[in-house]
Amino acid sequence: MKIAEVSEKYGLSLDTLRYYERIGLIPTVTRTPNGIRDYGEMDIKRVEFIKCMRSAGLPIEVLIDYVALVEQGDSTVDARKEILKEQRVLLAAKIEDLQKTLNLLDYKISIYENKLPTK
Amino acid sequence: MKIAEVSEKYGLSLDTLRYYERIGLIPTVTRTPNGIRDYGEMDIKRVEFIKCMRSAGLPIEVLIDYVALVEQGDSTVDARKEILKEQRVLLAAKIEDLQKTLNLLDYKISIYENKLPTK
DNA sequence: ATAACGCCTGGAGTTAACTCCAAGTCAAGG
DNA sequence: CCTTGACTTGGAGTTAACTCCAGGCGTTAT
Repeated sequence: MKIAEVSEKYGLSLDTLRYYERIGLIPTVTRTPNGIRDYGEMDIKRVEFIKCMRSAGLPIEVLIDYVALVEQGDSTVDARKEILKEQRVLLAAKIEDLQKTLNLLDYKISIYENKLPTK
Repeated sequence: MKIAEVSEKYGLSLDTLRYYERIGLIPTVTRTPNGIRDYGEMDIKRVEFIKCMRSAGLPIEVLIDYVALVEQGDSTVDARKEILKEQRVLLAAKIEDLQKTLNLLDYKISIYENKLPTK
């Protein structure tokens, strides 16, 4: 799969995809004989995963570590699991926070709606 | 209330509080005769609101606009309500996204847990 | 065959949101 | 009286995560 298609498919710019590769987030992308990126199935999956995690606010740094562990093979399974678990906890907390903020927004909106004193 | 107490209470650094004031997020903070910040009740409420919204990822730019409208008085009630509603929609969508990501994390963790093939 | 297109590279620039710093004022303690 | 400590200011520096650019190459379209 060409970079333009990947870009299209996941809503990431060409620059972003190249940037991700540079910093080690997608280290396995191969090239055609004349040097053009050709994303394999695994690369695509990885991009999807990265996209998802990034949009949840997971830092790139963490993803780099994770990907590096994956590249190191099966001996790193435990370390990887730990990373994911840690991020799971953080994410769950974040969702709770956001939910509270959403409630606050709803409350404020309802006040405006009912034309009560603004404060 | 002194700036140090506000900082303590909301976990925002002194620099951040001063920065917020500079950019117009907390325009109403008064000073003691010798120039030291003295946060009033309204300022405190505003800091709390800002803190909450910021931790939900609401851009500072939006908050500046909102606060400016509040300062302009009752004629801006509708505009303010619109801002909040818009942000509410964005936030709800974000929560949904995060929830999906959380599910994906859980799925991945469960795979590691069951020692199924890594991939 | 020449122009346009899509891709490549390394490196510089941008943006949001802080965060730090130097230099200065003031009030209280030893 | 001198130091310590909390506060002030304007401005510069930092960080994460892109985003843009100039210069170049190889294939496709006219």
